[in-house]
Amino acid sequence: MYRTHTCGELRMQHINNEVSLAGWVQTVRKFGSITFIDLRDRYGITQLLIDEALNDRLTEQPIGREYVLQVKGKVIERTNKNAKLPTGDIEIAVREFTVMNAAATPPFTIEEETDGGEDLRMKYRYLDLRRPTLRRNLELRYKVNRSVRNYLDAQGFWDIETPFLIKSTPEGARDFVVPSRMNEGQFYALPQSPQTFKQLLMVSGYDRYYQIVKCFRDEDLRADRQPEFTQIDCEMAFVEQEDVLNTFEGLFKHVFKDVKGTEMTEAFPRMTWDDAMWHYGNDKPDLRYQIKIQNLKAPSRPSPEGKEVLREPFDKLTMTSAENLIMTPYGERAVFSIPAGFPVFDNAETVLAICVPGASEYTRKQLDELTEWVKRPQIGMSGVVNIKYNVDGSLKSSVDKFYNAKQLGQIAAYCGAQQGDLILLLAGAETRTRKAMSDLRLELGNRMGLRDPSIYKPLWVIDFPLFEYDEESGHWAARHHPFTSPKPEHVTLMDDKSRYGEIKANAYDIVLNGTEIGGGSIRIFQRGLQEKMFAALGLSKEEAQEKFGFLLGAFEYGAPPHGGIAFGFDRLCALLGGQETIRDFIAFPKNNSGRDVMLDAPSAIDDVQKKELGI
RNA sequence: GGAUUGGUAGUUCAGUUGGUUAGAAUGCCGCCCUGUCACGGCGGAGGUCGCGGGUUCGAGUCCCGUCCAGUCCGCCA
Repeated sequence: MYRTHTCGELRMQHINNEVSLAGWVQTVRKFGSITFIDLRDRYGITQLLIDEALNDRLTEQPIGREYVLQVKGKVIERTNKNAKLPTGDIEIAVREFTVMNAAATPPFTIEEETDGGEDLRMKYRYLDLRRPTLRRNLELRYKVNRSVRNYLDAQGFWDIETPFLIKSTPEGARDFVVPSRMNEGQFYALPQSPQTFKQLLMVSGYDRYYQIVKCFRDEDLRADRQPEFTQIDCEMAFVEQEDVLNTFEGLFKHVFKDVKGTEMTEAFPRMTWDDAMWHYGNDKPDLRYQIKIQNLKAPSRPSPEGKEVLREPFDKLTMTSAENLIMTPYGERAVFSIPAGFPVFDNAETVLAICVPGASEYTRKQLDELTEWVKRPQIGMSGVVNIKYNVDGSLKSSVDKFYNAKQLGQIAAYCGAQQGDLILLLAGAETRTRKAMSDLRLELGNRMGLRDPSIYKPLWVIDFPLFEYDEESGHWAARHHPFTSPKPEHVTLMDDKSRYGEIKANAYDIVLNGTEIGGGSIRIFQRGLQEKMFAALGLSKEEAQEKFGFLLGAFEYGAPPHGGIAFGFDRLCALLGGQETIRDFIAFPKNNSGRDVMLDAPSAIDDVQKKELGI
């Protein structure tokens, strides 16, 4: 037996016990005739005391960092205790030790905050994983996994595996492909998600399915995106949207309680996609802070019902009745008409503002920094207008030349500004300006320290558009995926291509702190509607049959109404761990270029292999 | 595909306007030390300044190209 206890286990109650421990040497501290060694394993650190009697043996058998050591000895009370260690009250008076394996000097320190850079830590991932930070992350991941399974099992879900070697389809992300040796010139694809399989399982009557499963997408990476990642994939039959939302809100609360120990008693807020875009400029609002986008000007457009509402001229508007109804791309909204006079705003399609509490003290330098920030190519605005609503009640803006005090006051009042606030305005084309304002809102949140990782604000975003127009190809694409059902009242709009943009879907996302961590929909389950959907996406009848014939066929044999959701497991773990990068929650991740630098993969294959595969 | 930051000792970094032999901390090696836990003290070794080219009397420093890494945009149904 190598060990009787782990290195995190021994306490005062074990005093005088004869024990064996095994682990890795964290540090060696020599003091002439006595030596202290910190022995580490997954569970903790225990101090070993090598006294005079044994100390000479260290000369013939040196011990260095990361040596694997087994010791036998007695647990004794320390004369100098260490309150920082859970085992700090005791130490082991070593009677004999065995070096089970020597170790080369590690290229970086195995400590909480290592000195190793990203690249180096990836290359020596097995050493990086010894660090307490990563150990805690993987423990968290395991606990989330277990908690999810416990909840879903209790709810009657079955874990059913689906294949990894499947058929490539052009929809969505690029596929990873695998050449088939036995079918020369043909390729499998790795699944981007088990979507069609879980729907087929519903047809088969397995009305509650889940899987914590690897998915593969051959797209560029980010801090929160890996080419192979893990989803919690779920599907239910005989359900409406409400059933799905309730079931998985329950899952969320269960996991939070298990993992974070916090009880989430309140129902998660729900926000339509229209409202999210209108007030936050994106479909995953971070609700940890209250700043909302103010729409001072936005394009008008007919509503799905076809009614057009006109904008009132600014002159008719009073501050108490800033209720000026127009139709926007996001639906019917009250909109302020910004006063005329500043050409940039007059000529802009959209003018948006955010009101930053307590930021009127921003210096010229800080404002210049913000201007530089929005001018970066990633944001692409030509500048940002500011209005300071000073603590003394005065107003000072970068557009004083164009607006009088009354007009500035009206803008400030519309934005709900308080004394001491800073109002930031962006103007330009609708889509770009809204995205830029969304980014600016997040940037300000970061700068003002409003995005506290210890606070969790979940949100359902519902009523997504069914389609999305792709400027590049000139085609309408499925916003979620081609199996998502339109709202029943919008089905008739599918006959008129000019109305595609107005169709809303039974689709929903769950958002946590500004990160999308899951999304799903109620699916189409009738062949006719599914064919219509494929046609809308530009697939001919033949193409639809060739690519998705199996699903269309299945819908003819009694497909029940069904829907589901999938969560990004890695992202969920990162968020619960208070981090933004998922890499540290995956044991063996890829780097930014999709490489495994430890394995040095991908790599070339030899000619024999290529010949066999017919490539 | 694009933007941007970085690449100097094993590691993390500094290196001024282009100017003598490229520094610090930490790690490593040796010696000393009986209560450390970021141990301490003394000494030592350790560098193709990512790579290639150019400008210059002279390049870690300036210019061009290239590779690698990080972050972001595009992309990610």
